[in-house]
Amino acid sequence: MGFILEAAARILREDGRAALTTNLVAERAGIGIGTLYGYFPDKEATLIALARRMIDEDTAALRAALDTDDAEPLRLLVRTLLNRHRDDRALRREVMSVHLGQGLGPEHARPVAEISALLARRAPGLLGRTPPPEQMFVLTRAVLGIARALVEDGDGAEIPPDRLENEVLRLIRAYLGSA
Amino acid sequence: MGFILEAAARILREDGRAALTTNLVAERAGIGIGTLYGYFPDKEATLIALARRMIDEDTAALRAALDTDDAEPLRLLVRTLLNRHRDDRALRREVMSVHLGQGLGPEHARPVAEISALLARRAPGLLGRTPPPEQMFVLTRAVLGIARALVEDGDGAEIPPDRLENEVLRLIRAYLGSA
Amino acid sequence: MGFILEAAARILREDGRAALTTNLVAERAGIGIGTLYGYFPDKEATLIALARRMIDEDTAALRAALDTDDAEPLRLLVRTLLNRHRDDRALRREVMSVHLGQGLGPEHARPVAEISALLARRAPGLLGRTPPPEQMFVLTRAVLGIARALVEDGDGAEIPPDRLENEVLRLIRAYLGSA
Amino acid sequence: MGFILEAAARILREDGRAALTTNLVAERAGIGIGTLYGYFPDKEATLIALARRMIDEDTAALRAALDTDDAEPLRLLVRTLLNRHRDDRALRREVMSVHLGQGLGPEHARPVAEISALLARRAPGLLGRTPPPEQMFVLTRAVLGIARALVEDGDGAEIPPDRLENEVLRLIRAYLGSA
DNA sequence: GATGAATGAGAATTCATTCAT
DNA sequence: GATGAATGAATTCTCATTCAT
Repeated sequence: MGFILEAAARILREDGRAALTTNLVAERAGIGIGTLYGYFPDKEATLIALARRMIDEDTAALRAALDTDDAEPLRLLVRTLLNRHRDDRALRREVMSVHLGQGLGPEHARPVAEISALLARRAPGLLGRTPPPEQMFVLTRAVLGIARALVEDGDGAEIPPDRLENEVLRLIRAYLGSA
Repeated sequence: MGFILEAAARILREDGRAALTTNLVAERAGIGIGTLYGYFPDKEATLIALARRMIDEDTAALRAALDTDDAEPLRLLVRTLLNRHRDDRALRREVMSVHLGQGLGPEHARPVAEISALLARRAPGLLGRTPPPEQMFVLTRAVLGIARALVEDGDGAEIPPDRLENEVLRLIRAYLGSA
Repeated sequence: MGFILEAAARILREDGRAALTTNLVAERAGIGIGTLYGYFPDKEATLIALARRMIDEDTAALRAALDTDDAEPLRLLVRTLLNRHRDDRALRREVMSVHLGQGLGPEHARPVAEISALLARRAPGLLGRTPPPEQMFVLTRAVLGIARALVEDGDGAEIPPDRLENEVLRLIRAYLGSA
Repeated sequence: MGFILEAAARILREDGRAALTTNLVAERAGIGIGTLYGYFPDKEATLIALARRMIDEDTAALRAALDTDDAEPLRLLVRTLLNRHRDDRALRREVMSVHLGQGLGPEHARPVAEISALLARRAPGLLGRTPPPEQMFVLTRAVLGIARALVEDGDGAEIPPDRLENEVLRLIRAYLGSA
């Protein structure tokens, strides 16, 4: 199944959403169109699976960063998140668009929310106790908003990565320290 | 032309993206399909116009808020932004999806960025001098990220509006005060 | 009315049949589309008028050639016919196609048939008495077939004009002399 | 694929060009519209294929005539050509019109040119040596012009077939003998 | 399980024509 | 008489999906 999503991702990346037809996905995946339907019940399911895979990869990357024994785990998380949003932007944009259209937007915040919760539990000192839900919401969505802005090709691309990283960290820390 | 976008918006809102066909837009707008094509060269153009209109309305609403002589202009802006993202979510979601897919994402940050710049100039004390570009970027995208999360139907809906408003304000002030 | 046909001809010549819409004809003719319908009842009528105009011009050109006091009237006629089919080929091709499709093909032979008859009457010696109808038919259509081949972009373009002219004359004379 | 062209031909013949829609072709061919597009990339391609088929049939018929061991091969060729242009005139007219409009006119002369060349090689005595290119051009286009006139519904229909045949033969022989 | 030819509902778009101004 | 915005019937073509092999 992975190779099918790979094929879909490649099409999205290289040819854009309009080119993403089930027939082309099958062809690029090297299987028959009928076979594709053995893996996914319909086109939408394929798209959703693709989006979920990207989200899962985000989660895995963040978790891996968290598991690294870094002196500044929060910084590493932020760096990881920003970097992932700098890579493969065309694909991420399309996937986000599709996902949004499908009403699955909330899932997109999952990796960040999940990892934040994990971080809060694992290193309570870092975030200063476990912040209440509304603070977690504000924090995760704020950071995610910044990461997304990198995807959407805005002015963010001009800001040097480490500078942006520093600012994001400052944002997080200032907010947490302002209780 | 406005009535055409109105019709398109209504369809998006009530019937979803799949129902948005040029024929239905024309019908709901009370005009012939040929007439529709007299106003917009193709379907995509209609969608883009719709998205731009929403952005323009955001800008106008924020500007109006800014022009109100409020004791706490920043708070009013935040409230306005959050409220707009709580209203008409289905439509906003579709429009955002379309816009993203069309690669016009950056435009979405425009209202907030523009108004922030305006605010910085008009009430320098509020933001503490005019923050440098990367701080403006971080701030606007962070706030926008929070607002968008409300659209995407997340957990944010459960947070009482004024509570969220307070948190967002705290985020902004903490960040600006942490230089 | 002439300026309308002029506009239609220009479109056919420069942009091809697919571009020939009534709206474009009106625009290029510098009149409103409604006005166009004051001159011609429908598109077909415009096309037919255009074809007839070309045929009439052919007739006029041939008649003018016949009226010239040339030592070899037959040669002059042939030359005129061939030359006209070498000019403005794109337009002539489209007009012939349209005309054929409209079932008005026979009209195309009119100029040649008419002038041939005229020639037979005016200079009986040249054609050797007035040939019977079937010979007139064979002769006119044969010559017309050669002229048309020049329009259709065939190998005929490579044959030097005066050489072709000589051959056509030889064809006519040989046929007429072989009774 | 043949059955699709058959269907298209039938429509052209019976209902005229205006009725030739892709949907009707599919329906008359007894296949789905999608299937039609599996055979031909678009409508134009179908039309071109149809025209080519008619030309190929002409070629085959002429070749068959040439292969018959007739005492007068030239006469048989002429007769075959003329007869083919007397049959199925409505269809031939439409096909010629389409073909002309598509700029593929030259192909129409192919059967006659090809067979003439063959004849010249096979029976040199008949045409008196192989005539030079410009004579071949004149001869083939002249004969073709006469044949086409039969399609275009002219006065030619009134001439008794064998009489016309004789005249055409006389034209050919006179021309070839006049060197 | 894999295949891919066949399907056809449905979508976007065009353009000849009308008619109120 | 001129105009051109409005019309909508009609057409081409796409593509997700099926199912017989």
